[in-house]
Amino acid sequence: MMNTVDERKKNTGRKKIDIKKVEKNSNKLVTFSKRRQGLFKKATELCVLCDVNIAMIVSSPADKLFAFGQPDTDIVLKNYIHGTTEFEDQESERISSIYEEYNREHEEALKTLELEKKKLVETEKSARVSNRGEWWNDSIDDMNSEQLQQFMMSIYEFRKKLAEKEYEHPKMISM
Amino acid sequence: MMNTVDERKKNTGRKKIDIKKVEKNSNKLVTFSKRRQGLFKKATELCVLCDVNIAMIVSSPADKLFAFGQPDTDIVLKNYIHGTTEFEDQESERISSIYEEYNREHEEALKTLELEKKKLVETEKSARVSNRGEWWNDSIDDMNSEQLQQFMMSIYEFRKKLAEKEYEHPKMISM
DNA sequence: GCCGCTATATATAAGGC
DNA sequence: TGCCTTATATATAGCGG
Repeated sequence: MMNTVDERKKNTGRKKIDIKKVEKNSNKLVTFSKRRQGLFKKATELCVLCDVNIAMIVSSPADKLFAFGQPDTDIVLKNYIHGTTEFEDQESERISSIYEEYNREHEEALKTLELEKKKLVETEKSARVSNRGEWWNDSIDDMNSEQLQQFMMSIYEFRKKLAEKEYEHPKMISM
Repeated sequence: MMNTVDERKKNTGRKKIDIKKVEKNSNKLVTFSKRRQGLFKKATELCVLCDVNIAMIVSSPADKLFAFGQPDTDIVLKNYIHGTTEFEDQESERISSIYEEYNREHEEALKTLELEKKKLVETEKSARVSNRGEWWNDSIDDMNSEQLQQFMMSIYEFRKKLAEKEYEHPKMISM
């Protein structure tokens, strides 16, 4: 009997897998669930340990979206856009002026968008949860058009950085 | 002598740490570097294993931005915005119409932005690397205003989802 | 889908170059 | 930062509820 138990145990435990698409759908869902949790946990740890901000969007196998974020992301991005970071002050200033011009020209349309958001908020207010400053947990009406623009411009800005030779990127993609 | 070596070895190896802000700056930088790489690797593995898309922005202790993304993020988000996903067709349609209205009204200003991007590209062309479709690796001129809008609207959209009660969020933040 | 279990693969802290 | 090493903490595959 001890023998039977031991033999069963020998077949359990973590096994090595290749990093390639999991074909069996049920396994894929389980793996996704476990690893997404692990990824979010790692992100949280990095945020806490190093006092940094992270924003992340993950699409699921079922095309749902999962999101992760740490507080103050907006502020960091805003500072970045407005050139208060250490590098490329000239370029940042330029971006800043583009941003402001963009801001003027879009003001009216953004008001329309703002109105639409308010409408959505009205119909969703009852389903919301309270929050303490995590932007990913904010309700829609707390995200004004300025913030939207900041984020949009930050995407533009960080992609510009990526396009330069000093960018960091995941080399392990070929592993 | 063997003794000395053994004693030195006893003091090496991984040690348990609490998940709280690393105060010593030099350590923080090393930890950030290692863990950011680990996080990107995990993200890559999740993308490959489960055939999903991930977009991520990480601010560094020095306020630099690191980004990670998998191919097709734009497409997934676009599909999502245009209501081709399984849930909330009605709402997605509504978003879609907002998006299109927004698109019309902003067209001209976006052209200006596009021009500015082109200028930037001209000055940066020599510093770029080749790419094969990873949006985080694209050069600026490959990201047109439509894509910018898609991303911007996707931010809006996924935040709307997050504001609803069914959203998923990192519970481990309290760990 | 989540929880628990085990055995093992991986990530990584510390320290040095 | 990047790249070693070692020893150990953690993440997680496969299986059963």
